[in-house]
Amino acid sequence: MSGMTPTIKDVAERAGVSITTVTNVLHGRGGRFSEGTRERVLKAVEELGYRPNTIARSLVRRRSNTVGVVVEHFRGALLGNPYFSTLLDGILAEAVKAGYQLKIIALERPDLVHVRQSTEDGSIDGAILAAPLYQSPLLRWVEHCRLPHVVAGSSPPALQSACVDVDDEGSVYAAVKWLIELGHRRIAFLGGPTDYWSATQRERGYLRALFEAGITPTSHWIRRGNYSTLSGRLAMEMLLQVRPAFSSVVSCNDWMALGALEAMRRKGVLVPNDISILGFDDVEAAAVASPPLTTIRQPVREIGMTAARLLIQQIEQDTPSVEHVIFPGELIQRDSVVPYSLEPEEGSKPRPHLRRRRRRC
Amino acid sequence: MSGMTPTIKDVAERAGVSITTVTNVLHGRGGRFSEGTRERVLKAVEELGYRPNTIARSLVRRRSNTVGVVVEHFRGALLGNPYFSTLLDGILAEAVKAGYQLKIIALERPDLVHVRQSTEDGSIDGAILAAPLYQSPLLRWVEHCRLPHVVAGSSPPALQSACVDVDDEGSVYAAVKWLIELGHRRIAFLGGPTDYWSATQRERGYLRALFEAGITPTSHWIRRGNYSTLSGRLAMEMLLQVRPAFSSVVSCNDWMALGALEAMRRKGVLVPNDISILGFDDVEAAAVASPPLTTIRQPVREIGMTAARLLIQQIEQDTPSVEHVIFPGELIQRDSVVPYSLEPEEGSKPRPHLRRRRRRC
DNA sequence: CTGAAAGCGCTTACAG
DNA sequence: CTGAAAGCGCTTACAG
Repeated sequence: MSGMTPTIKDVAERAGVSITTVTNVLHGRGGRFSEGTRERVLKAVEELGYRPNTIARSLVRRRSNTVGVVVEHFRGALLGNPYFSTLLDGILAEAVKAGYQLKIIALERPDLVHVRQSTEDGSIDGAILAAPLYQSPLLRWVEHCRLPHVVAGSSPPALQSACVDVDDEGSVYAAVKWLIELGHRRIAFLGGPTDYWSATQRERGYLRALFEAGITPTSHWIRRGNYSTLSGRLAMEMLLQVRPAFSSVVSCNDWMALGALEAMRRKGVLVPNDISILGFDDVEAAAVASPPLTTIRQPVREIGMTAARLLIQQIEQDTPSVEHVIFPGELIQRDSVVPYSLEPEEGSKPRPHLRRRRRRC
Repeated sequence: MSGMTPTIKDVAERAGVSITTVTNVLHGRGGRFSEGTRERVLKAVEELGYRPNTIARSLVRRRSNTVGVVVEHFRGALLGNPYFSTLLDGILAEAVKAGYQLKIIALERPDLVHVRQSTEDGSIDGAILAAPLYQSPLLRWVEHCRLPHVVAGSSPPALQSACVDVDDEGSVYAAVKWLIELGHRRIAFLGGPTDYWSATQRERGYLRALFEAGITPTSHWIRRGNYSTLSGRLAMEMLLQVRPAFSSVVSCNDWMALGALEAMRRKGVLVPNDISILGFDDVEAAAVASPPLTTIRQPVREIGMTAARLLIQQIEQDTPSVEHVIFPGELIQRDSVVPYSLEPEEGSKPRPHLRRRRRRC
C-alpha cells in the first residue's frame, strides 16, 4: 500500500493506530493520546522517514503558508537588478521569520488573466506586487482583488491598497532645496523613464523645489533616459551642449549619474568643481565611483520587510489594509556635490563649465 | 454549496454537466465533449471567474510544477548579494520558460531535518542548491536524496550529483599564469573564507600556477578575508608591511580587491604602477572603480540557467543526472594590471613599492 | 459524447 | 484516549 514516499497511512499502520491519532500526536494536540501511543507513532515516523505532505495539508486547511511576490514584465534580468533583489531579500527575511515560504510569480505578460491565474489558485495566501509600473494592469487588478496584497516600491496616492515605498518626490525635493541653499540655481535634471512612477515623482520633486525657490525650470535642462548607465551618458552629452550651462545636475538614479560622470570625464568637465552631481538609490557602485557619488539612499530592504509584515498581518487577521507606509530617503553626502560660489556672467565666453571653481562642502 | 471561491463543482452545476466533463474541456481533451457542451462550460467558467485550484491539482498529479531553490545560512542579506540574485535570476528565467514556478526555501539552519522537511513535502518537483558551503550538511543530503536536484555554484569533484559552476581553480590558474607571463614573479594573494569551496579552489589555482612556474609561494604573501571590502582593506594593509614586497596581488573576489585598492590609496601606493591587482567576479562596481579593475568574470546568470535546465530535464525525464557542467571564467582586462618591467634588487631600501614603474598593458 | 466513482494525503468535527 | 467518516478540489481510469 505504501508508494515510494511514506504517507500518514503508512505511519498509522506501522504504529498500529488510526491516522487521526497520528495527526494528533504530530500536531501535539495534548490529551488525545497516551504516552505509549505517542512513542510508537514517533518511532514509526522516524523509521519510515515520514514527512507530512504540505500540499495535502494546504488543500484542507485552505492555507498554503506561502507568500507570493509578483514581478511583472520579466524580460530576463529583473532579479539582476539590485533594487528587486534587495526588495526580495527584505521580503524573504520577514516571511521566513513568520514561518512563511516564498514563491516568485514572474509574469511575462502582466494582464489580468495571467495574474489571476497564478495568484488566485490557492498556492499563495497573499501577494506582494514588486514595483509595478505606473499604469500597470496589476494596479487595476488589486483594486478588485480579494486576496490579501500589498504593493511595494510603487505608491499611487489614490490606490486603495496597502503600499510601501520611499518618498520619491519629497526626497528629491529636499535634495534640490539643499542644492539651492548651496548656491546652485542652474540645476539640470536627468530624468528616468516616464512609465515609472518613481521617475515621474522624482521629477516632480525637482520641479517643486525649483518653483518654490522662484526658479523657472528650463526644458533644455531636463533630459530623460531609461535608468541605464549608457542612457545617462548620452543624456549628459546632450545636456553639456546646452547654453547657458548649469552648475549642477540631479539624476533620477545612480546608474544614470555614473554614466553622466563618464560623459563629463570624456569632455574634461571636472566633478564637482565644474559641475556638481547628485544621484538616487545609493547603489554599491556609487561609493566607489570617482568622485564618490553624493546620492539619496532609499531603504529598499526595509521596504520589503515592511511590505511582508503588512501582508502577513492582513493574512493572519483576515482584514484588508489600505495603509500607505512611506519612508523618507536619506541624503548620503560624498564628494560629487560642492557649494556654488561664482556664477559666471550671462553670455560669457566658451567653456563656461571650466571657468568656475568651488570649494568642497 | 459554493464557498467564496468557485470550484469546479460550481462550474459543473452552472453548465449542467458533470465535473469530469468540465476538466475535459478545461484540458482540451478533444473528442470527449460536444461543441455545445464546451461552450456552456466555458461560459460558466467565465461568468463565475473560475480558476482551477493548483493545490488540488498538484495533490492528484503528484506534481507541483515548481522548482525550489534552497539557500542555506540565511542570515539576512543573502539575496542582497549580487551573486545569489543573479543566479536566481537565471534560474527564474529558465523555470518560467519551461512553465515552472519558483519557490525559495531559505534554511536558517541547514540541517538534514529542515531540508528534508521543506523539500520532500510535495511542494516542489526538484531542488537547486544555491552555492552550498564547502562542507555543508546539504551536500551530504543530496547524496541520498531521491528528489531531483542540482547544485549550482559549488562543485566538489567527488559529488555524485549534477553540478553547475565556474572553473574557479582553472580561471585563477590561467590568470596568474598570465601575470607571470607579464613579468610578475612576486605575486601576493588575498584569499577568501576557507569554508567556501570557491575560495579554496581559487587559492589552489594560484598555487598551481606558481608551482608550475617554479616560484615558491610565500605564506607571508597570502592573507585571507571574508570576501567583504573591509576585510580586503585590512588584509591588504597587512600585506603592505611585508618585505620583500610584491609586484602584484590577486584577490579572491572583487569586493576584497576594492578594499585593497582603498588600502593602497591610503598608503600612497599607486595602482597599477606600483602594484597590479586582479579581482574575481566582475561585480558592477569593478568597472567604475579607479582604476577600473581587471578581473575574472564568471557567467553567473548562465550557471543559474543551466542548473534550471538540468533540473527540469531530470524532472521531466525522471532520470537522475550526475553531470558536472563547468564554465570557464573570462578575463576582463581593464586598468589595474600592467606588465612588470623592473624587479628591484634583493634587500633594496624602504618604500620598494614606489620605486618601480611599469607601462600599461 | 458523458458521468459515477475512487482516490491524491491530509485534517477536522464527531461519536464512542 | 481512540477511530470511522466526511471532505478539501481536483484528475483519472472505467463503464456506459
